[in-house]
Amino acid sequence: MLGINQEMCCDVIHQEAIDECTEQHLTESVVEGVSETFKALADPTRIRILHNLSKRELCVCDLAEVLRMTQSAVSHQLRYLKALRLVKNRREGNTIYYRHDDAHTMGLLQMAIDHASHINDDKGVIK
Amino acid sequence: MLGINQEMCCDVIHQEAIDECTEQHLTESVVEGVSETFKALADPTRIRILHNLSKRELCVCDLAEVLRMTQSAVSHQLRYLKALRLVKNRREGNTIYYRHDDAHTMGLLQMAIDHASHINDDKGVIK
DNA sequence: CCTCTATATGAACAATTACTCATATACGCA
DNA sequence: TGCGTATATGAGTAATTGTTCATATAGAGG
Repeated sequence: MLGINQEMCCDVIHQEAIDECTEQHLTESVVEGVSETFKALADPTRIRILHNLSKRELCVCDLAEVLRMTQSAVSHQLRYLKALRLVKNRREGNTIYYRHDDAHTMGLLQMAIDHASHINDDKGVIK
Repeated sequence: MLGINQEMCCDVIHQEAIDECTEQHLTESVVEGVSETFKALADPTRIRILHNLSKRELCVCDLAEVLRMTQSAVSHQLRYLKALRLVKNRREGNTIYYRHDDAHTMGLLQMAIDHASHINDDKGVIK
């Protein structure tokens, strides 16, 4: 990501601005954390999974039916979301129910949905 | 993304939940819009570019220096961000200054940064 | 024990992506 | 006009990713 011995692309014109930026540099761990969160929310399938889990818990089969996707594809994405602790699950016999598990991330998602729905001048819901 | 003739992966157990989900289905355009926004915020380089543009405008050269990346890499990402209208620019002679251009998206980014900084128990700033 | 069902998972593949390198563009100035 | 500098861009490439397909796991119930 970062070049070690990067030379300047041109004369640096605004040393003051650069110094100010350097003071406010984000740590690598913060940038990585933010990136990880947004990456999770960047995929249409995961957006729809999380949106459907925002109100109620659902089993894998329900999700596959609602999303009209294969059980395998849904299961892979649920594993991804679970590894990030964005969802959790519980077992009841053979059935495994998933629910959301990160209020902050769900808040980010809802804000983006509300905004995009407003832009599209509807409520983001098929009527 | 969606299979056309998807068959059920198993017996659907919770028809009521599925019906409720179907009512609240997000439109394709909303899901795509949300995905596009989060995709823009999912990359470490773009996160750092937008964060640096959150307080002040910077020219391409300044950004390359602050990020310690090549001018070309920065320019490519700026083009990406500009296409999404997340940044805009102005020319002053040979120098081109970029600034942010989407308050809503910057708000999402700042929330995620604040959250990640809190988790890391610092202020997200190298001290 | 065996079978059925719901879910998980590994491998493979196609699509996307972030960068590098080389080069083009566009403006300022002589 | 011609050169120098800041930025943009096209092609190529390595890495990542979302899905499919085949198969494994694990609990329920005989």
